[in-house]
Amino acid sequence: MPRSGPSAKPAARAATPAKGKPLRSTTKPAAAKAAQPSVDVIHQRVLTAIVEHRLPPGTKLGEERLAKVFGVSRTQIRQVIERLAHDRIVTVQPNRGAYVSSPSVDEAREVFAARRLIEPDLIRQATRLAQKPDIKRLRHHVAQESAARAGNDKRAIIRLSGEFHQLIAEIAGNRFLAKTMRELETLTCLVIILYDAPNVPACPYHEHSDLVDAIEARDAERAAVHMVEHLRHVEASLDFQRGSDGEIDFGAVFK
Amino acid sequence: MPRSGPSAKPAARAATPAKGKPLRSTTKPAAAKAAQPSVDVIHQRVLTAIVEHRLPPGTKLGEERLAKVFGVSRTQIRQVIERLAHDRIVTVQPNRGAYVSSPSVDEAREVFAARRLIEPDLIRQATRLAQKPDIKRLRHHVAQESAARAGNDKRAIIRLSGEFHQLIAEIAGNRFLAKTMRELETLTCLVIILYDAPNVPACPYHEHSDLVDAIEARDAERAAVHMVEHLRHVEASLDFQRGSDGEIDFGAVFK
DNA sequence: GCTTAGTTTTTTGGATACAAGATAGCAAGC
DNA sequence: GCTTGCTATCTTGTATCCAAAAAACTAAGC
Repeated sequence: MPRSGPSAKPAARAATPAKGKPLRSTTKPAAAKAAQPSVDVIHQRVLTAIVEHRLPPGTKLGEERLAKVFGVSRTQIRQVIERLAHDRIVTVQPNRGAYVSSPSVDEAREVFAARRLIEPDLIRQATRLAQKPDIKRLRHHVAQESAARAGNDKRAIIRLSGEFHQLIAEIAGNRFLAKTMRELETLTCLVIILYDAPNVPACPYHEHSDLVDAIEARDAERAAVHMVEHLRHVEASLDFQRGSDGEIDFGAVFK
Repeated sequence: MPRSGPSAKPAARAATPAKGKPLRSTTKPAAAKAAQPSVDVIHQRVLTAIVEHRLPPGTKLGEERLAKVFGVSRTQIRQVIERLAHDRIVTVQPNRGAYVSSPSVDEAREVFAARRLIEPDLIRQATRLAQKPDIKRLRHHVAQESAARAGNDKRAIIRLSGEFHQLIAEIAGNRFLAKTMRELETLTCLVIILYDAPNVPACPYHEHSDLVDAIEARDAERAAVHMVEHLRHVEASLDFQRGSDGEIDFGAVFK
């Protein structure tokens, strides 16, 4: 993002408020035309739906269909799909449409490799920079996670687990890496639904809580080590065996 | 920009030849309809133009204007701009248009911080995975850089310097990180033109050559250390003093 | 003479209409 | 009866059109 004098902020600001929860309009589909949600809002809502596994990998995202749901024209839907495709969250097949991506085993491993590389550094940085209010936010977030777990709200658990890592990325203060982490988080969610050995919670145990402890204790190294372990736990809980999950990859077969 | 198997390469390849100067169509506006370049091609060509500093930061990218130059309709140009904006290479001001981004000093530092984090790991990985033909490609690339330097072709020097780092990212074999590196490279080019203390070559000396030596010697640690040094050299050659470069940042002034 | 208000022009943002491609359904043949 | 080829329908991709916002210009006022 640019500086261009005072204009840099407005651009960033315009995007940020869009993250407001998409809950309301879901209740009243008839009131769809009421809001006229912006592209940012639609993007965020589709993203949340993917993260929460309401739109599992392979789901076709028909343009007309989405346009009707959100009460907008195809033009904006196409922008949303374009963005998602750019982040590899959606795969566009020319003239055939957009589908929620199904990352291959290789890609899944690459995603985790990238996270193992980036996140320890982020949490070190976050440990250095975290202010009181930041730690408060983290604690609050962990509490929300506990609540979701208590209520067995699987969707909330998954979403909050991801948001926790994004929170750390934000505290670390590197906007570029924070954006990268957002992408990685979403992809991780796709990987989890594809390869998760069932009954394994998304981010296991109270590891998040441990991470916050380390941050509060200003022990950057401990935080980093915990983070790596945490990521390994998550990856270890996956079952990469059932690679193509019933579907045969003809491309690989005849290569 | 999905994965869909081997299509990643073709996109990059198809784009590369397009780097031929945009001269023709300018000379013969009538011949504009000849090519009908795809969105990918246009995207790549604009990107190359930005990297080569033919479109410096702050340049307005008017839709109609670009559409005429490439002989296409605004629709496709808007897609291109949307992509560039997503990578922070271009900044769109609502209702005002798209401008080549001018990364702030903070953002510039963030970009380098991200590179220092990612690239040592990439080159370690590349050192492990590099095959004979890969090393050959690297050598060939370094030779091209030398040639460009000999011919004092500044634009080629800058572009090739960036491509060298992308080449390493590709050899390392992590598609996600390779994409991330592409973004970082382009942003680095913007940073360099904004803050470069004049007369400092883009990627200095024969450091690239040293990096290839380390890879060939299978000395991952040496390669990583060299890489960090290399990045520090580049960053050190910049002058972050002249922050807003004549333009006054009103936002900062009245904060 | 400089600032300010109003008007015109240009440019972006979004919807619609149209064309090309792909899928699905149907019929004919092996 | 299953496969294969053709036709109809639906979806995506692209261009054009219209509206709204910003910029530029002009004219009036202090």
